[in-house]
Amino acid sequence: MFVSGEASILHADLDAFYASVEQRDDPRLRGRPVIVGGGVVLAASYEAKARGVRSAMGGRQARRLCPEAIVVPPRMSAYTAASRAVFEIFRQTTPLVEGLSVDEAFLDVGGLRRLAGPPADIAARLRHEVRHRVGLPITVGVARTKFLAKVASGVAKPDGLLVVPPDGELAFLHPLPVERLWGVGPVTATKLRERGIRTVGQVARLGEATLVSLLGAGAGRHLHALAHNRDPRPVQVGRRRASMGAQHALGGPAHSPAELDAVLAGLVDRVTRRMRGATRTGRTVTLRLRFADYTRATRSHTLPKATADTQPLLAAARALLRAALPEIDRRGITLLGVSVANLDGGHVQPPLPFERDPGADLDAAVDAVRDRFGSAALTRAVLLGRDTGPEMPRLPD
DNA sequence: TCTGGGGTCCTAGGACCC
DNA sequence: TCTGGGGTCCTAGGACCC
Repeated sequence: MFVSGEASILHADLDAFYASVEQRDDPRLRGRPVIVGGGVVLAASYEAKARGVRSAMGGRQARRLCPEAIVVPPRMSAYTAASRAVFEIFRQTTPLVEGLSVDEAFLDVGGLRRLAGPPADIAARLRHEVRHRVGLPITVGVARTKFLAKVASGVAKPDGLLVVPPDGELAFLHPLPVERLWGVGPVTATKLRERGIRTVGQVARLGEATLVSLLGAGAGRHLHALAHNRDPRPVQVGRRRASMGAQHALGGPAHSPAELDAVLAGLVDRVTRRMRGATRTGRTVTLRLRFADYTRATRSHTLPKATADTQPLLAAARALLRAALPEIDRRGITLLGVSVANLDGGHVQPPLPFERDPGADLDAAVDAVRDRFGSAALTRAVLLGRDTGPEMPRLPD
């Protein structure tokens, strides 16, 4: 796989996404602390974050920290529309876009220098486009690897742009706290802190064997590689989700088996509707339980044949629920969830919208593609040419 | 810190096959 | 008959992310 020697991977990340959409659509919210979500904080504007409000925080605690915050209910359809508009701008920037969630993506702009200028200029233009066409602030990190681009955007937030030059990577990375590393959460951070390890530089000096004994083989090797800035993963186009699920929090006193069954049927119906809408089928049904003490458990079953029909998936989910009823009875239940995994067709390479006439000369092929499909299709052809050889049209260097 | 809803990836044991 | 090494699939749990 092609690995560029220059910083040409962008990590673009919308700032306080849901809250920014609300501030965009209601001028009275601008410049003021905004919390999206009621019982729990789904998103907080930077004015609210400055007061210590964080997403996933309980609503009561958030209001205590920031009594003057304006609390608004989520408007999912508005966020979906905003996300689509932003991803459209991503794809107009480069065909090599890998979405991570509704509000962030990696963009590979290597090879676009002749068409669009250096990566830093492309990133600045991208931020300007998102701000003026969609009305949202976005932060972009630019680096040679995905991992470093993501770290850079995290450091540059909010509404920032940060380029990590190839000769300044370790100087940038090593002073950062370990929590900045992708994959270091509360558990891993605590284990490291107990050993007096606070910075990425300290992790880098530790040695792989020590990290593996501390965190296990997978996490240890992963962290060792990242601390030494090794991340060969390419930006991948056309990744599709591997599972789909729905869940529902249950409050209050005990729930009868009939009540749980009704919730389960609703969840399975929601998931299978979405699966059919996306024309995906799946084989593995997982029942997700959270007990009264907030510990979690899962139960799963794999069907012989993939399906998106409600009936067989609901039957499997019901059997799992029935088997779990005694434990639910003993421990109480606070959440019920269903997900379907083992989805068919994990990765699709979007087809190129053209074929090159083998008789045509290269310049003519390039012009034809640009005329018919625009520069995005052309740059995709150029970028793919790195892997597929000379039969693809390339721009002359 | 009294906790929503949607995901990803990794690990590990057991079944089963060659 | 007691035995090896390698591989895949299934299940359950855990950490992490937005």
